[in-house]
Amino acid sequence: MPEGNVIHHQARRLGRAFTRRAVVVDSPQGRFAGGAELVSGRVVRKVEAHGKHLFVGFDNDLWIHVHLGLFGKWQMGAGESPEPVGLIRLRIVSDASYAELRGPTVCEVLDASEKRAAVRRIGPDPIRKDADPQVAWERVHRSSAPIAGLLMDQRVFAGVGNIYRAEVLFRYEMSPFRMGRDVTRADFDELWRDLVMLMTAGTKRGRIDTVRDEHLPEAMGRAPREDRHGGEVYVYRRDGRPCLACGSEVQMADLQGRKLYWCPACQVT
DNA sequence: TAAGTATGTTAAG
DNA sequence: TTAACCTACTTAC
Repeated sequence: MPEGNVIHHQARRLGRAFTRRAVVVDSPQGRFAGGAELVSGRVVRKVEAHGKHLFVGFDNDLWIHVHLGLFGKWQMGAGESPEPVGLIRLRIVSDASYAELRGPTVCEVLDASEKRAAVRRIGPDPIRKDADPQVAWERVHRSSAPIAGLLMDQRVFAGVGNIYRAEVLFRYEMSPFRMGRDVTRADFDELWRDLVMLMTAGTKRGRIDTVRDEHLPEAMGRAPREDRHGGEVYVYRRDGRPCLACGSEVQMADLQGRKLYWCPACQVT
């Protein structure tokens, strides 16, 4: 259930484990589209993350493309690969370590041009140094959709998910319902800059923390928030509880099938 | 034990 | 707008 920061974090771990090593690739579950035998025995050249998509490149110019979706998970370890337990879609094994993939939405083999096409479909990713925020700005600027919806659109802000969209809007005190075309260039630049900062930090830590020092549990004498996503946040899944900045009740609503969280007092316009 | 929930995306209606 | 995908965990009974 990861956002882009987790995918980048995993790409770095997979890269460290497998780059320049020959690996055995198989699919104990047998549902690996294209077939593990196309890349098994090959040397891993590089591992890349683009938004929430992960690509493993091999020395025969083929790529494994993985999207975890809502349920997917990587499990990695050092040493011998254990006997497969449960449904493993994809397994990558070197002489030093192993990685197991369960429950992804996408797991397929692509050739070089298919991989390029897949990357082109993904919008600018605030975590990537080569991202072009101008592309995101033009899409936001022309849109009558609410900014909360645009932040979840992977062709606009790749890698942003439900936590980052709620948190960045809170941090910039922007209403989630403001239309894209009503977002000024200065607003947009501020949002983008904050996403770069938050998501880069989230990549290093492998978790999402968005709360400023003055609102941290230690500073406010409150209990640390132990939620499954692991980090300290302002509004995500805090509906019905007091806003950490103003004390108003955090609200929750359904927007395009996903839950949206915001403070009605801090995020007025 | 069953039902509900989740950091997501796509396709059908 | 809804269902489907598919896994693991939490909550309700």
